[in-house]
Amino acid sequence: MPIHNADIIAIFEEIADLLEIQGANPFRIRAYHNAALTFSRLSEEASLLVKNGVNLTKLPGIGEDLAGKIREIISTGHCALLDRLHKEVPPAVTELLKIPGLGPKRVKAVYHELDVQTVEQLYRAARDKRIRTLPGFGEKMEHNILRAIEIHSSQTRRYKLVMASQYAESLQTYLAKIPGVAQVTVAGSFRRMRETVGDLDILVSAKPKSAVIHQFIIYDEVNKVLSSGPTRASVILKCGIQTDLRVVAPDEYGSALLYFTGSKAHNIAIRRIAQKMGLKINEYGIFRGKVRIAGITEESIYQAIGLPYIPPELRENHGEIEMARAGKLPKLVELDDLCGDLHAHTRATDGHNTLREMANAAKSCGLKYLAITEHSKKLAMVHGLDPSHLLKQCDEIDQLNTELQGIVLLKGIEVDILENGDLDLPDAVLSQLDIVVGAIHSKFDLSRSKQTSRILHAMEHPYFTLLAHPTGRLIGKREPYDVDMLRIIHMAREYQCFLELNAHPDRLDLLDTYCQMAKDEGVLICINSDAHSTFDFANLRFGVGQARRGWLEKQNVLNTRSLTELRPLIQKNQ
DNA sequence: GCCGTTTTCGGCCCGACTGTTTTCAGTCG
Repeated sequence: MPIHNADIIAIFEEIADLLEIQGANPFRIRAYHNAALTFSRLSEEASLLVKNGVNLTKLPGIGEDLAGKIREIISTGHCALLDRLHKEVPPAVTELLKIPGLGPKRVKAVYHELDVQTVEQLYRAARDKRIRTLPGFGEKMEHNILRAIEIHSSQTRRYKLVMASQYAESLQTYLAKIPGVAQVTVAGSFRRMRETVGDLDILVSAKPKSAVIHQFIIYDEVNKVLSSGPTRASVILKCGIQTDLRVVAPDEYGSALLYFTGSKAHNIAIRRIAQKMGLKINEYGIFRGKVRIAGITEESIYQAIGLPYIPPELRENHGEIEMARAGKLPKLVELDDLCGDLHAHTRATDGHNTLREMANAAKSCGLKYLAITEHSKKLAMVHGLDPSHLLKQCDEIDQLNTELQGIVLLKGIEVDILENGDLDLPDAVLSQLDIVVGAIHSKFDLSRSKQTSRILHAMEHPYFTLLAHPTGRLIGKREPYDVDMLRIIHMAREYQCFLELNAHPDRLDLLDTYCQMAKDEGVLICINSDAHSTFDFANLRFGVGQARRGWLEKQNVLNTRSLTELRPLIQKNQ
């Protein structure tokens, strides 16, 4: 069986969990987590690297020992260390680590003293008042464990960015109105524009002794207060999302914002740099001995360790620090850079608005052009257009363009890519359009090789311009289909076509890592709304966030071009 | 288990909150 990077990641994560329960050296545990992280970001398959004789110790966080284990896993499918750990600790016990409040020490205690191996057994032990008998545990903790299990089993989900933003922004407005509050920022993975967020991290600067913590825990949307101290509080909102608030003095805001934005890996990396310079970074500032040398702004902290400001979307310790040091940070694309949108629907298929309404909505978002790209006939469920209906819409667009001012509609189609890779409309029709967007809407479960060939065959088509939602994933609902995205990116360059970054909050497809690969290959990405109503253009900001996480600059994004610059790029074989 | 402009050994980010115990360990972010 071929070993994929995901298999190696799973083995290393499990080893880390099991070692943690055994009370192993925390730095040894971190080494396994770091190695897993390295592989989660690696564009090449480790098995291929080994086959090609690449020295794995060149990878970050991989030394002689782990390189050996990787070779062992690739050649045998097993890791002797993990097999041994399984004999010592039942694998199911690692599940207990996912209960908030239970770390390795307490898991070890309930496992050894009470023979608790599963969440169900833990729940029973707590309910039967056996947990409180353990040394270091008490009645309160037993109660907290019961509550944590109930919350854990009812909601372990992550929230899509668009949902989180609705709760975050109204809470932000509420906090900003509290007397004494100077600044409020929603930090954490929300500020880094992760596609989903697990909780909300909110930072406030306020005068000493302001009532902000009290006002926070009595906020109307709060369901339960988890903890509350003078500078920090945690609550669960009624919608289920955990929200943490941290209050700092105004002159500590920058250092606190840096700390609270993360990622954890980025924070550790910059703190290590500071440490090597004889400095110390914490959420209150950057210090030489006891002397505070900066901290009012994030910029001042970066500057103190010799780095330029690093935008939150890049803070994943994914090479941004090295690039910052070399003065090679990208100037990330911004929402205002977008000149148009090349993927939208109207009432003619499954959209909600007319051509004119969509054009005006796009214009009011500052766009100069909008491609109307209805579904094609194969998608009968949404009344996909056949040639005659499509050509009729083209006439309507031509007519409307003579009336519209400040925006131009482009004639397009979101043509279905059939199972064999053919397009769902004849060339004679496609040739009359400004842009042909292709997409997969069926047969998601083809094998990797068939799915890849299907897409490549479509892209090879002379009129094909843009591959929409390239992996087909729906966040939290549908896994991406199995394709060789590296090959697709490579061939996109060959066939001179483009890949979409679909800004719909359910999709955000391409993934950030693929954006980076496309950028490296010189393939332009198009950030599209896939709007089905006039409201959907607002989603472009999430697409831009994802693009920024993928290190994209203005020049890497197709629809930052003016219409004059765009036309020759999207018109094929004419 | 990794790593090196102080290093091949001895470090490895740092602080808040809780619950338990009574000065601190465990957990979390």
